[in-house]
Formats: sequence, C-alpha cells, structure tokens
Amino acid sequence: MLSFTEENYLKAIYHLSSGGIDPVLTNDLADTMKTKPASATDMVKRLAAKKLISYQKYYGANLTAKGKSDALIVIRKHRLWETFLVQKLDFTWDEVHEVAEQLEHIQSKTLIEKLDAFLGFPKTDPHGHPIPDATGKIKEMKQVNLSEFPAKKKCVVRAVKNGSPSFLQYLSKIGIRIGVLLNIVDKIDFDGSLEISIDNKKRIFISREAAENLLVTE
Amino acid sequence: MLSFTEENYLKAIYHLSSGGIDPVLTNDLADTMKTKPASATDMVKRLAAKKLISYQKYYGANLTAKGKSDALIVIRKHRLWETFLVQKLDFTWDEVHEVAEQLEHIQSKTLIEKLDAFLGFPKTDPHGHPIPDATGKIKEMKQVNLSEFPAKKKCVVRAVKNGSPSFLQYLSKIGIRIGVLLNIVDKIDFDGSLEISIDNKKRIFISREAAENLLVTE
DNA sequence: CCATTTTTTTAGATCAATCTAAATTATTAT
DNA sequence: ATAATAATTTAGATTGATCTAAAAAAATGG
Repeated sequence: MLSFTEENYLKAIYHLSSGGIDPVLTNDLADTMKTKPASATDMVKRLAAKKLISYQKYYGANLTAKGKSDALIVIRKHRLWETFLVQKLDFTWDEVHEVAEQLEHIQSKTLIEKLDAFLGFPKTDPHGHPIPDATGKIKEMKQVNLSEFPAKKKCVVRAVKNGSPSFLQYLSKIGIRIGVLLNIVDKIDFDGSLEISIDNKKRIFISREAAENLLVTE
Repeated sequence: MLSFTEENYLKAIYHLSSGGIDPVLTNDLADTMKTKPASATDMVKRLAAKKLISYQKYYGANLTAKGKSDALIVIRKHRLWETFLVQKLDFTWDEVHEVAEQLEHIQSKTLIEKLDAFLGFPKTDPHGHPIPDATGKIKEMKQVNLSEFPAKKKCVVRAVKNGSPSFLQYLSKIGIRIGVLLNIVDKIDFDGSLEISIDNKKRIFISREAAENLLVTE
C-alpha cells in the first residue's frame, strides 16, 4: 500500500510527464510538490525501489505500467470526489480541489465504486477532465486550445487546463462554463488576445493566457 | 491542527472516559489504540502539552473542555460519514466503520456542514448514536440496556452499544434494526439470556451479552 | 573547450510516531 | 508490612518524510 506522499508524487509525475510519456526531472518534481530537490531525489528512489517508476540519476523518472495505473486510480478518485462535491454538495468548481486532494487518499475500492454508481458513472469531472476507469485506464479527448482554434467558427468549451481558483472564478464571472458555445470574432496580433462571443450573445476580450487554458472542440 | 493520530487518541480517550468523566489509564488507551503503553505515554504527554487533556503520571488522563469538543467534532464527522455511506451509497450498517475511520479526518468545515445539509441534518447515525453539533456538543439520550428492561413491556430499539460487524450482521440476520419493537417474553435466570418477540411476531432467544449491547426506550 | 552556472545527488540532521527493554511506581495478597 | 505482581514511565532505537549544506555531474556560453 502506498503512503499519502507516495500517491501524491506518483500523481505529480503523471502530470509532469504528460500522461507517462516524458521523463520527469527532479527539480520540476520538487517544484510541483513544493519541497526541496533533495526530498524529491529520496522519493524517486523509493518509487523506483517499488517498481512504480524507472529512474536514472541526473536523467529523470518515467512511470512504469503499474506506476501509471496507480497514478490514474488516484486521479480517478480525485475526479469522482470533485464531481460529488459539485453535483451533490453544491460546491462551485473553484472550491473543490483542496478537499478532493484529501479525499483521493481514502482507501476503499467499494467506496469509490459505490460513489461512481451514485453519481451515475460520470465521464468527466467539473473541469471537463476525463475520469479514468477502475482499472486505471483513461480516454484522452482530442481537444484543442482555444488559442489554436480558427476564427469565425463555433466551438464548445470542453475543459479547463489550469484549474486554479482564480482562473475558474474569472471564467464564472464572464459566463464561461463547460459546454458553453464560443466564437472567435477577432485575433489581436499584438498580444495574442482574442475577442470572442459567448453563447452567441456577450462579446468580450480574453488574454492569450486565458485562451491557452481553455480546451474546445468543434 | 491535530494529526490523524492525535485525533484518534482524543476520540479513544473520549470513549474510554465515558464522555469525558473518568480518568483514562495508559494501558487501556494503548489497548484500544492497538499500540504499546510506551507509545500511549508519549501521546498523552503531547496532548497534555496542547492542553487537550490534563494528565498526571501513573494516574491517568482527563479531557479538557477543548479536548472534549475536539473529540466530539471528530465523532460528528465519523457519524455523518457513516450516515452518508448507508443512506446514499447503500452500505450496510456493518460495513461503514472502517471507511468512516478514514473519512473522519478530512479537514474542511465547509465539507462537513454541506454534508450535514445534504443528509437533512440527521440526529443519529446508522447505529442509533447521536450526532454532535458543529460546536462539539452532544445530546445524550436516556436509553437503557435491554438486559435491564422489565419483561412483558414493549420497547423500541434505539441504538447498539457494540458496533462490531459480527454483532451487526447477527442483528440483521435475526431481524433487529433501529426502531424495531421488542418485548421480553421471559428472562432465563440460569445465564441471563432472554426470550424476546420482535415486532410482535418472531420469537427468539438472545444471550445476555447481546441484550447488554442493545439500547432501548419505552 | 574549459570556466562558470545550474541541476542533481549525497551526507547528515530533525521530527513525529512508533517500538523494545529496562527502570520505576503502584497494587495486591499473604 | 513486605514481597511479588502489575501498570506505567523512561531511555534509546527505528522509520518515513522532511530539511540544509556540501559534493558531484551536466549544461552553457564566451
């Protein structure tokens, strides 16, 4: 059984490796874990000893198949709990992350399968992220950054990339939610900002940075 | 903020002291915490340093007002989660304890208040135990052991004292649930066992030990 | 291409939570 | 009342997760 900390590191490695592809560097890992490089080195050694990652000094860490599915099961729990908090307890999408960070470590297969059923087997969480299945497999969705989407063409917001409370609160304020219809009216060359219409109504300017954190499909 | 372990010790002290009344002995504490007396001694020192208990060497530990309300808030969370598991996720009453032992340590006032509301502000948990309020106050119910209840007089099962899975499964098997009507038909002097009727229908013998773990009112 | 900078690892310390073994205090039974 | 027994505490070690400081390896830029 994995400790809290081991689960958190695994999750961080999963995200930093873009889903288990790229090697993850010690300092980046230390950064996301808000700890020191020395501590990250210790932990990658532990995880390597448990065969959850392969690790070469000075080169980086890669998830093994087991490590990846373990990480995805933690992510499954996180996303199911977020869904619960929003759908059942009336949390807003900017309030759920911290609590889900705790709930994701509860150890009980039964619990999570019953929770999944109670929620009606949701496919995505409140931020539009896909929920992995019980065996640790995930269906990635082919979505594109709004910043790369062509102008004058309808698209639907499917997910947010950055889930920070400040970004989510900003989106709520301007009326952007999952499922909303967008249309790029104009692209501003100067700074990459976009003039968009929301639900064919309101027109607004958003920064390049905001656009890069919105994932859309046709 | 208290650690997991500190919260668990506080809870154990609360229960062992019968709600904060009697002093709790180190060995008893070690027993319920499934640890060694030396570890219990360490912990009571820690809790005393935090003014959650008063503690005298060789004599025992007593909860302070703060310690008692902290303990009751953990118990509140435990009982609300148990209620959630049974009412919403279709757990049976013998399955919930272990998971609630984990869930009770989630740190979020908002979460627990929203959960309380979602459940409709329940007064008791699935085992009939009263749920303390958000400030750490509890309403004790005046209930009596079935073994002390007079014969040939209707009573209602209000709670179970011992919540072990094996006892709870046994009760389910014979049809005893919270709210069920009992009547003592005969008391067997030899071993203190009782012949009872359940819901004015089925007649059955139960042991003295079982009767001592059923709490009833008129 | 080598000197400087950056990144990563190693070594050694600390803290919470645990343990075992030994010492101390309290209880009990003759 | 005191010897034996039981309960409790102290002392010292261990483990996981962290840290700082120093050493080592890799990357970079004249």
